[in-house]
Amino acid sequence: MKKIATWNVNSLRVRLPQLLEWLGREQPDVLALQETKIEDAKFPVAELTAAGYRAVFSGQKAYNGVAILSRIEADNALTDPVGFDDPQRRILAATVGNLRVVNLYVPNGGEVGSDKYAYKLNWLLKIRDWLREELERHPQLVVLGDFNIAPEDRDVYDPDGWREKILCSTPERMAFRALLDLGLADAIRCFDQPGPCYTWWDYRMNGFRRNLGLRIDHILVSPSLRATCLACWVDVTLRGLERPSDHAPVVAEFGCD
DNA sequence: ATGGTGGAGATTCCA
Repeated sequence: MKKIATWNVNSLRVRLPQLLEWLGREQPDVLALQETKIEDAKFPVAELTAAGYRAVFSGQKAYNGVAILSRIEADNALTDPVGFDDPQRRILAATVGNLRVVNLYVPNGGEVGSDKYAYKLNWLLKIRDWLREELERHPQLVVLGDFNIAPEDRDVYDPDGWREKILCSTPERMAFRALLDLGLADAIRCFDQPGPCYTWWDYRMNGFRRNLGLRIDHILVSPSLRATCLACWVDVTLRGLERPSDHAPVVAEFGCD
């Protein structure tokens, strides 16, 4: 049995106590983190080592930042695929055992039609081309993280209110679909779910209490990994704590090593 | 069109 998860922590420094508690409780084999907002020199290596986790990370001050935590040591870490000439720390790939892990913090995109929106769509186009190569190199591939895209209307609490808005616009959804078209499966949709599986709720307007959520964090799996996937779910427990991240973790379980 | 909240770090940007 193997457990793999993703969580946008929105500041690793602030969320470290919650993270350590969750690691002890859930004991994932691999956890991808986004929006760590911490420089590499300040990454809390000692605290995570004490909790039984190795880490590879690519961070910067104040914004962005990604990390992969794992029980066994990761290798072949990569942060800047060919064609990405970008100071924003949003990409981290690493090999954990027989598994290739690609952790993504997809740009938010600001508003539809803005410069940030164009950056997001161009970024997703380049990611697709790179993932096609990663998939050829690594049959056992998981691509997970904060995609900042709600793939379908059922992933949005108010689909008509969000129609063609950021996170939901047709070009963004097409870009997400293009990733699935590489042969990747949206793990949570491989299983029956009791509800809508939101992963993000705005801090404002009591969004979580009213369940005004969107499903924008995802775990995508290659065909051979899909064959061993047993379950996938959202863990909403952390979102209800004091001083929460605005995102909840997504977790997937796999049958064989 | 705006504001509502939160994090970081500097008196504002980003989500």
